[in-house]
Amino acid sequence: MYRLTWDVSFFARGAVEVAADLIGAEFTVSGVGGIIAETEAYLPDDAASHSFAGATLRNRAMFGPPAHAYIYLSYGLHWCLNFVCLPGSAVLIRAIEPKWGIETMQARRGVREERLLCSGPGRVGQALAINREQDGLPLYEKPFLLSLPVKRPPIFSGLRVGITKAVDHPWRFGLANSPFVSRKF
DNA sequence: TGATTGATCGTCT
DNA sequence: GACGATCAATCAT
Repeated sequence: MYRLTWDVSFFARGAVEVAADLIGAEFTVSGVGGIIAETEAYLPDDAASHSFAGATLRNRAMFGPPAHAYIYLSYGLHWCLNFVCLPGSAVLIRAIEPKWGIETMQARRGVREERLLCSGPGRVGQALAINREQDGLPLYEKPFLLSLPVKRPPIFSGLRVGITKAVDHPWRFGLANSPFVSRKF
């Protein structure tokens, strides 16, 4: 059902397509993780994207090679994980269905309920111990492990969450009827 | 069930 | 000096 080996060309595409194709993929950091249940796409000419105003020290990974991580600190306290696609575009990982290392995630999060472990970008960062040390690292090497689904699962799409600009694009994607998404579609 | 607010700090103006 | 691609607690309805 999953293919462990994939090509960098998977990410060398528009972030909207990649975001949709990542739903249902298996993703772990040092063996801790699960099934990607929710994503959002951010593009170069997208006012809501960190890349919109051009490359800076913080967002430089977004302009680097595809299939690498772009990680930033949100609101001074939440680490958020993106997968870089074409230059200036990336996919934000918003929710994961916990599957491996659940006890580790429970300890890191200080929460037992599985539905609350990875349902939201800040929660994903905390559960998977994401921080700036992984910023710019390739997704095809340790500590990351990504396996793509052979067949695309049923997907919902909707408007992106938590932004104030370019709010009208339906570039949020989620596993249909999954209880692990950050909010309903 | 929904709205509001405090926490917290790196980044860019 | 202002502002977030957020979360959790609290208060209101």
